[in-house]
Order: sequence, then C-alpha cells, then structure tokens
Amino acid sequence: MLQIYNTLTKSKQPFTPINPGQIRMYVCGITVYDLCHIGHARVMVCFDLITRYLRARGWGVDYVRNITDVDDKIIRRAAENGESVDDLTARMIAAMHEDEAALSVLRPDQEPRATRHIDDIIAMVQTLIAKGFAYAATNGDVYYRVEKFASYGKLTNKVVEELRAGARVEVETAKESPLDFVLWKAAKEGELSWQSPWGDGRPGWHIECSAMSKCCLGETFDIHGGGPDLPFPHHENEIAQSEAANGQTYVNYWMHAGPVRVNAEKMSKSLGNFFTIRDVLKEHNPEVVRYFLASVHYRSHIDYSVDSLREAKAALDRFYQALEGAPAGEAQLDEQSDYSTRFFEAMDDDFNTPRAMAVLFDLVGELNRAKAEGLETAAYYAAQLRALGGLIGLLQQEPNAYLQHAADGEISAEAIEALIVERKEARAAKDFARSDEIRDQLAEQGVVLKDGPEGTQWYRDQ
RNA sequence: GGCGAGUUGGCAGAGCGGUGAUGCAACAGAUUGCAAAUCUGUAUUAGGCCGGUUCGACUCCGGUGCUCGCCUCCA
Repeated sequence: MLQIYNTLTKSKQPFTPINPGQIRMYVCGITVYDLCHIGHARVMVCFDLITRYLRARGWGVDYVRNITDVDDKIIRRAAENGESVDDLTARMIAAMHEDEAALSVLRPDQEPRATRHIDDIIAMVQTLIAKGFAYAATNGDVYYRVEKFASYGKLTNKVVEELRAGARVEVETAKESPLDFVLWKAAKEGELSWQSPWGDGRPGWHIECSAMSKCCLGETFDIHGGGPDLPFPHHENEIAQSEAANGQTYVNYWMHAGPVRVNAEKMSKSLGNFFTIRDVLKEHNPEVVRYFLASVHYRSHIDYSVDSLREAKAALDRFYQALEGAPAGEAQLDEQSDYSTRFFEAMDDDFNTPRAMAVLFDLVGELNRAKAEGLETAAYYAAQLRALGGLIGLLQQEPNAYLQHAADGEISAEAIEALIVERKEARAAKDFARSDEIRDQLAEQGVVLKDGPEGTQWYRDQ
C-alpha cells in the first residue's frame, strides 16, 4: 500500500487516486529567465523518481509540469540582455531540457506554458470576479480578495488576522487589503502584454498554475508537487483561486521537496549561493548527481558540497564495480524476490529512496560474492540490481562507460590505453619499476588500474 | 513573533519499544609482483539535554537547547 506524506494534513496517508489506476500529477516548474541550479535539479529528479516508480508499479501517470515564461524577472532579464522575451525563454527552455536529459529526467507528459494559456487564465479571472473573489482595481490590476476565501491558509496553517498584522507596508494602494495578490497585472509602457477585459496586461504568477492545471488535468486532481519555497504563498494562493473558481477540492495530495543547502543555508537565487546544473556536470558524472539527490529522502534537506558529491561517487562506483564484469543477462525484474519486496516496501513508504538504496547495496554484496565464487547466480543478482535501479532511473549505463567517464580536461582514454600497453610490456619483462611508474603516473591523473586474469581494467577515481 | 521540519556512530543516512540498516572512512585478515577491486572480520564508534511512561526507549509522552525552512521574488 503506497503511503504519501501530504503537506496539507502533515501526515502520511494511504494513496488512492481519484480514477483507479490513473494518477494525475501537476508539479510547479521553472521560471525560465536563467539556467537551472541544483535546487531545481532536486525537484526535477524527485518527481521523476516518483513518476518512474509509480509507472513501474502499474499506475498510469499523467505528469504535468508548467513553464513560467512571462513574469517580472523574465522581462527585466530580457531587457538587460537586449533580447526579446521569446528569445530568452526559448534559450532557457532548451537549456533546461538539456540539463534534464543529462540527469536522466524523463520529460513530463505535458509542459504547458503560461503564454500559451492566456485565454484560460483570463477566463478563470473572470469567473473569480463574477463570484466576488476578485476585483479590478483602478490601476488596471486585478486582485484576489483573500479575506473572502474562508479557508485561506489551510495548507500552511496561516491565520488571516496574523498575516494582516505582519503584512509589510504596501506601496501599492490599489488593493483593498494588503493580503490581496495580483491575478492580472496591467502592462507598463512597452512591456509584453495581452489584451484583456481589464486592459493590456499579463497574468500574475499564481493564476497560471490554477488555470493550466485545470486545463491539463481537470478541476480536481491527485498530486500537486513543487519545491520547498512554494507552499506559501504560491500553493496557498492556488488553492484559493481554484477552489473559489471551481467550487470543489483542488488537490488531494500536496508534496514538497526539501531544500538543497550549501554551508547550512538554502541554495537560492537571492542568496547567490547556487551552482548551475551544467557547471556541476562539467566536473561530475550526471548519474553521480542523480544518485546524490536520491540518496537522501526527498523531504529532507540535502547538503551540497564537494565532499557529499565525492561520497555519492564512491557509492555509485561500488554499484558499477560490482556490475562490471558480471555476466550479462536479461535485466528482467523478479518481482517475487526478497529484494523486490523490500525495495517496494521502502518506496511505498513515501518514496523512501535511502532505504531502497540499502536494498540495492545488499544486492551488491550478493553479486560480489557470487562473482568471486564464479556462481551462476551472479547473472541473476546483476539483473536484479540493474532492474531495481532502473525503476528509479539509476544503473542503466554500461559499467565501463560510467567508470571511465571523463570530466573536462582529463586524460583521454586513448592515452590511458597506450600507457597500459606499455606497462603490459614492462610487466612481461619483469620491469616492475617502470610498471609502477606508469601506475603512479596514471594515479596522479585520477586513473586507477586493475590487473586481473583478463588483463588490465581501468577507471577514473576523482 | 507566527507556522513547519530536523537533532542518530568519524561523516552521510534509514528503520525500529527488546535481535544495534546501508554507504563512505578507519582497523585487522584473505587476495595481489606492487596495487585496485572484492571478500571476511573489528569496534569498549550512536541516538542534543532534563524528566516521565515501561520489565525494557534511539524509538512513546512532557519540557528544554540548538539547527534549518516558510512568513518578500526564489525549486
């Protein structure tokens, strides 16, 4: 029985989709004004793992993740760059897709873009106005009337009175209440805008998700996910918009990934302590990064550092060292095995990947023992390891492709092979001094040699 | 200040009211020309602190310290 931790109820709950066997999931995606960083990668990988696992267990998943392709930051950045909003967002979307692909993140089934759903957005704002939950202000903006929505704050335990007391002094006086948030934003001169009943403008941030999720998945759906900074105000506001407009429950299960930290602080744009995915991938195998993100439960914070990535690499090396040289077989999953059972139990418990990983390591031990003793079961264990890893998008590379993966500026495979040939000749001549010299020389460049009965294997270890 | 999460062995990180995951590191042995990988074993290596419940608590309850997140654009 799958259990999911629901931010709304702050507890794990048995998961039951609205339509048996078919799950509808919406995840808040990226505002495409800059390159994605490791925090973004975490959300991508988290919901990719979840989607893959759910599908592997026989559920259908309709996975929607939006792209915010118009907002203040985008407009400002485009102006700074002297390029159009379209050019900027097209570049950033392409970059995001490259980053995702590198991390083995499968594309969502639908990636709706705000600018392609302006009509849906306007329609929802009109509904909210008609129902009294929104009003057009004198400045051309349209605002949501927060205090009209009785259960405002239910996701994050906010109390409207306290929010009002703590509200910052507003420069904007067109609002009835400082808590009100913008649904439709009047365009300034020369800004990208669309026509609307309230004049030229563009959507506010929160409304796009309400409108697009409704368009793609319907008025009520199963899972809504996002990053750690989204519950308030974004998701709170989405609930207010959608439930007021549609008159029914918006989402059954809310899921939020934990933050990526750097030196005990959240990695974020505003702190400037972020590492872009592509910068990290220059120095690390993408699967190491994926493994790193999966090695901690998705709701916990995870610390990004050189050391933690090194440790992730050491762990993943162990998997591929075990797989390397193992008899190749069909990676057909034995769903009845103890390993599968334990793996499923772990994943069914709110997607507990660290626990699932422990099962994979147990399999590594069995595989290594079987290999050492030349047992036929080695092929079976290797297949189970690959198959279970595959359920969460890991361990699908050829072992040597992984083990010999070169980071930028590292010695080439050809150069290594040449030195290995030279060393082989030296060893044949019992010139161990030269042999060790070559070993040391390669070691300095992060290349480790393994002499075995089949000859010399090598891998990179940095 | 309000709301929420966390606090486990050298580090990372799970589960569990009683049999001390898993990975990295360390140590010992096997193996190796030397290594690496691997295997076997080791630990007097844990459970912020103070109380309580219990035959027994890391695991439950109360208090308290500390850390972190959200409360403003941010995944």
